[in-house]
Amino acid sequence: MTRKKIRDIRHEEFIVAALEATHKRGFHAVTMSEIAAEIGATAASINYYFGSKDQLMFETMRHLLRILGTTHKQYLDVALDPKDRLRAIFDAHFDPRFFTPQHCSFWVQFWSAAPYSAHLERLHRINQSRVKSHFRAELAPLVPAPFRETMRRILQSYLDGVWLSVAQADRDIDPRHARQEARALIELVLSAEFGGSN
Amino acid sequence: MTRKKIRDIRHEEFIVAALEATHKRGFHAVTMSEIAAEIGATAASINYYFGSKDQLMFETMRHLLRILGTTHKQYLDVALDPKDRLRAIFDAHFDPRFFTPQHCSFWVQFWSAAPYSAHLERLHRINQSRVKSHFRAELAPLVPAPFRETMRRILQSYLDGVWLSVAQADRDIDPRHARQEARALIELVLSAEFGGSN
DNA sequence: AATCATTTTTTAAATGATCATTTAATTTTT
DNA sequence: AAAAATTAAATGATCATTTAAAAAATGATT
Repeated sequence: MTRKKIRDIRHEEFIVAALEATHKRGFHAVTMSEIAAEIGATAASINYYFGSKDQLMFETMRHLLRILGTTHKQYLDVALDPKDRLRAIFDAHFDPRFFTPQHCSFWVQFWSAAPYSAHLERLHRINQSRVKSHFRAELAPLVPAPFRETMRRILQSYLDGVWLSVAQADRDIDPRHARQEARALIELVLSAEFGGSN
Repeated sequence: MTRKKIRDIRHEEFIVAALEATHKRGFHAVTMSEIAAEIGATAASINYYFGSKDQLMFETMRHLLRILGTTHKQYLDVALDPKDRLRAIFDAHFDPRFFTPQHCSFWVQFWSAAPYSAHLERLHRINQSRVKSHFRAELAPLVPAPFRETMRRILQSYLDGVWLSVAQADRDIDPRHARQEARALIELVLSAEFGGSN
């Protein structure tokens, strides 16, 4: 009985189109017509559904954040201990459904444009603090307070850096490998001499 | 006897102007007029000296890379052992002369635009492989071969990630702190259980 | 020092291209 | 027939770049 409304169908189609076209042509260079052409539509219809180009880009990022959020939740649900939950953050970011060239391109370009738009910046701030507090929560039982923030920033910067490098190199992406390396880093961080019981 | 030619003076002035204006307005949003206005000049003169906006941006990035290169060399010259030389890479990137909000903004936005321009991409490739081979060389005596590439990628992604996060947060930059954290990460990487003599 | 021709630097205005967005009409769906 | 979806064409704004002219610097010659 999921009789989808045209409106919802188009919404999704245009968001996928925006991701694809942005990946091909770049966040600022891409035109409404190019995006619309991805699905054989016309620029005007984007405005009919989204109101403006900016709004479409905004919704597209929200779409990515939604995917990330639900994926993260899935991994959290099966995590058994704090270390597992720490891994879950990386596993979500590097999930094959999420960690694609299109998404990485969009992600990096969107965030690098964020400081110049109040709307985008707000979205960024919200996401950053969400991720930040997750990291803090998972690190709390694993790393003594004096080191915790440093370890968090190392992990979080690393995470951002991986996206950046993937967005650049157009080599194929290997989510499994990305996870492996993330795990290696987690081990390093947790094996530091302040060492807990892990 | 450094009687500078007008041409060289303007070249430098416009590059500084480009950094400043880009930081304020964003890589793509910034206009020739805005850049020129930074030094009380006019858009047409940018073309007189640089030929085009793209060329100015290109030269600006080359300028940054030159600074980075010479700074790195300075640190290398006083480094005593491999670990010191590894630190030198981070010290150069986080040198107060280099690690500024303006530079970080430009750096991140420029690289995120690179995949969409043959010229920029070439510059990016050259820089990436330069940094990559430095990391490899310094890690060689410190980390056994099977782990080396993973450790390098961790360090390099971290480095990129720091830039990205600085470009976003408009909080003040603290080069000293950035170095400290980089050192913490280096210690972690080198203290892994495959452990050398450090 | 002064003049004037030459070259270099700078600019204001014109050009032309590109787009997002709007509008008004058409097609499709209900 | 009414509403929703789509489009082609018009609009209007923004810019990079070009052009042609003006202004400043240079320098050779008195």
